[in-house]
Formats: sequence, C-alpha cells, structure tokens
Amino acid sequence: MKIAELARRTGLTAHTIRYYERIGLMPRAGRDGAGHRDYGADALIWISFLGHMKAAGMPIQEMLHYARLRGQGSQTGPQRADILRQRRELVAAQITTLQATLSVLDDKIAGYDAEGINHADRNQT
Amino acid sequence: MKIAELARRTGLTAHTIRYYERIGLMPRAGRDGAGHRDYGADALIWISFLGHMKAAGMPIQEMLHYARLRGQGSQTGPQRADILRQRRELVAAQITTLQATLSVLDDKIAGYDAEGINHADRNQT
DNA sequence: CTACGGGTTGAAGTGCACTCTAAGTCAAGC
DNA sequence: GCTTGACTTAGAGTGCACTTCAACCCGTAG
Repeated sequence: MKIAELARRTGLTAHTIRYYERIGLMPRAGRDGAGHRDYGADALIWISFLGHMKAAGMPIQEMLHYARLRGQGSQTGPQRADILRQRRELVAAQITTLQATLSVLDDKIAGYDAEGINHADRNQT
Repeated sequence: MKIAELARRTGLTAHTIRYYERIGLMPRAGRDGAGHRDYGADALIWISFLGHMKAAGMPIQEMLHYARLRGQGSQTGPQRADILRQRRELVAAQITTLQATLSVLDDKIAGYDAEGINHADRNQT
C-alpha cells in the first residue's frame, strides 16, 4: 500500500510516517517504480505497536532504542523484555495516579453540585 | 512562607512558581518587607489542585480559564463544574486506554519470556 | 498536452510547558 | 565592610513531537 493508505489505516498523517522513517523509528520503506513508498502489513503492525507504546507514555528515544535492539536480532529479546517490564510498571503507576485524580474530580464535582442546591460554597479552588 | 519553602513543599521549582504567577495561574503573591513573595496555606492547596489537574492532562490554557472563572466569584460554579466534568470523562477514557496498553505490554512480555524458555520467536515487533 | 492529485526531499517552524540566564537587590553572618 | 545565599525581573533558550514549507517529480484522465 502507498503512504496515504497507510496513513488512513493508522490514523497518522503521511507527514508523520515520513518523519518516523527519517528519525529511524520505521525501517526505510521499499519503493515502487515511481519511487513512492510501498508498505506491507508489517508496517501496520509496527505502527500499531508504536501507538500502544506512545499511549504508554514511552518517549521516542526509548522507542528508537527498542527498534535498534529489534534490528539486532533475537538475542536482544531479554533487553527488550526489560524495557517493556519497566514501561509496564510506569503504566500501572500512572493508572493509579489517574484513579486518584478521578476521585479528586468526582469530589470536586459533587461539591459544585451541592453548592448549586443549597448555595454553600464548599469549593475553595 | 517564602518561595523556596513553597517549592520544597509542592515539588515545583521556585522558577515554575514564578512562571505560574507570570502567566496568571497563581494570584500575584503578597510581599514581605524585602519584596519577597510570602505565601499562606491557600497557595499550597491551589498548587495541589493544579497538580491534580495536570495529572488529569489538563492543559495550562484550560487551567487559566478555570482560574479566571474562579476569580469571577461563585456564580461561575456551574461553568467550573462543567469543565471538571469534561475532564473527568477524558481521565476515565485515558484509564481505559492505559488498561488496554497494560494488556498489550503483558502479552508482549509473556511472549518474550516464553521465547527465553523454548527459543521460539513469537515477537514480531 | 495539460491539469491534477498524488508523491518526493531537506529544512525551517510550531506549541507546549517549562527552564535557564543575566543582571541586579537585600539581609544576615564573619 | 564584605561575602554568601536567597530573592527579584524580563527575556531567551530547551526538549519533545510533530507540522509546515518550498520546490520539485510522476502517472493518469480529459
């Protein structure tokens, strides 16, 4: 598939896909007769993985590190697993933080709603 | 308390607190005889709230909007509640996303661990 | 044959949230 | 009196992750 279709199917823009290739986050794409990038299904899988890692808050530098390890073959598996384990812990911690944040928001919203009923200003912030 | 203590107690730097004041996210602080900022407990509460909103992914522009509404008195309560309700939904959605991300990470980690045992390369990415 | 909608490149620009710098003031301790 | 260290300001700089720009090429429809 061409870059526009890959963009459509991943939700990235063609610009962003070229940017990823430029910085080394995507392998250099094969070209068709016209010199246009031509992608297979593996590109879809890799971008999907990048999307998950991005959702996990992984910075691009770390994705690059992971991508380089992957390029070095299967003997880097344990190192890649370590990276993912570390990220897993960060994500778990972030979920905990967000759940606490959700409680704060719910409390504050409840305070505003009560204020709307009986005009007592509970909300200092 | 002076800015250094407020910084220590909130985990922000003094630079960041001055930056918040400059952009209007903190009220202009009262000064002591030397012209140094002098804070009360309310500053601590407000920064804690800002921290929660930041954890919730609220951009500074929206915090500014909220702060301005707060400055306009209690009749803006419903508008502030709406802002918090919207942010609450975003946080809830983000928790859902992160839980899915956690599953992806756990699956991949399990794949690497299995690979370490029987040398079958399950991990395409 | 020409217009059009793609595609290509390297380089520069953007927006966010800080973060740091330069040049100065001030109060307390030696 | 001098040094030290915390504070002050406006403004410039940083790092991240894109995003846009300028100038160009290529294949197909009319």
